[in-house]
Amino acid sequence: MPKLGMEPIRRAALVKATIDEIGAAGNLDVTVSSIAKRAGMSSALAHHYFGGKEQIFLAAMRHTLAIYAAEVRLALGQAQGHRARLEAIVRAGFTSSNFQPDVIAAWLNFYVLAQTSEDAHRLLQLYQRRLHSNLVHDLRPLIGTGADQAAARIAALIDGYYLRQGLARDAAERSDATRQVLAFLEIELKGRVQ
Amino acid sequence: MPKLGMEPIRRAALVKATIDEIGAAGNLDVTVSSIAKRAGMSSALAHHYFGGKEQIFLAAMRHTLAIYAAEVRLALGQAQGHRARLEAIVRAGFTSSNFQPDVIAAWLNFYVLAQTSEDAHRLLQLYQRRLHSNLVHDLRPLIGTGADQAAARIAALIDGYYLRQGLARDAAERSDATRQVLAFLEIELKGRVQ
DNA sequence: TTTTATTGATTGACGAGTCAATAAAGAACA
DNA sequence: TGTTCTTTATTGACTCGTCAATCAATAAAA
Repeated sequence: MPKLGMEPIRRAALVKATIDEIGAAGNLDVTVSSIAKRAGMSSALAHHYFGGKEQIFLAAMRHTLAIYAAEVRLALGQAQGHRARLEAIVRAGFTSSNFQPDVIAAWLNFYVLAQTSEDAHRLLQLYQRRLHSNLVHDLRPLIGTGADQAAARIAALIDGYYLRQGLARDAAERSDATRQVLAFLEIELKGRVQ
Repeated sequence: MPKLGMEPIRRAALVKATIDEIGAAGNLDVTVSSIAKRAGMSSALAHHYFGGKEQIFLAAMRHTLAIYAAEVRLALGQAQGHRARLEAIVRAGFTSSNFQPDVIAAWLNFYVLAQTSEDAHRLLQLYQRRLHSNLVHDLRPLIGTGADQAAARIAALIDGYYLRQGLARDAAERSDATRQVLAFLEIELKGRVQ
């Protein structure tokens, strides 16, 4: 019973199923069939709408990135002042939604894919540039020269902590990433060399 | 012409070939056959010596980690004083040998594997703990309380920068990671909050 | 009747792991 | 010394399974 206008619905379902499937597997060794089954359709339909496996992956990655970007935007919208905005950026990166196993899996595999896929790399660069420019925007008024370098350090620290937290198993391994990055921000702001 | 005592030679060749193959592919989608061919033997022999694919991977990861550990040890051995030792640790993480594409590929895929493989996770923890304790050892005498936290930040920063540098394509994207991390170290040492 | 939705069946390829067979090196032994 | 046995090295061939992608066919809407 072909209802028209199914395409966006099917695509969304496939994207969702892809993220879930990658999360369950931990890697990109997931079949189009398993994704399609999880999304409640045949694999032929998945191919019909996306063309191939890699395109399905990329759509899933774009979706993950978009959610993160929206979270950052929201947090920034509610923050008052440079300092609060910086904190908002940091906090947005470490919300519990970002530590869902499937989101972590998406990011890690995203990094792997970025080595060889031009599209994935471009997407990653987009994320990195956005983060960097967000940080610089509110660091510059506070510390002027060196804001660029400080932003680079903070961005790398966010990524580094995310990686560690994401791969931590038990509570003992885990630390309060937000607090640590904020402490670092504190140091960058107050403990300027010079 | 079965010369005896081939096992260690074959194993080493397979480990080397595995790293090369993963480097060439960028991911773990490499076949035992391709690895064996690169190492100059049949796939059956690879199975004979390692049992299965995952064990070959783990051996390759262990090898990569061992090389890194040796580099750190060497650098530490030549450094005089706490400050110099800290710098040595940082520098060791960013030597050009660590930025060979195949080494980067090994690390990224290692992270992916650490999500699901108990062995890989254990190995990763080993690396993280060693780095942390190395840092604390020389931070404590310099800054006392808070050395633990500072070490955690520096370790995360190293990982974060490595990730960024490893995934950078052109020189424009790349920055001097060593200098940045050392600048941060400087801030941690001199710009103590309290 | 043209467009959109949908799938079962098929194709063509590849891959992990097994196994039986071959061969050489050393050990035991007569 | 020559003979037989055991261990180690090595591979071609094979099994069994999987999977991406295609296609022809069905069906409902416009």
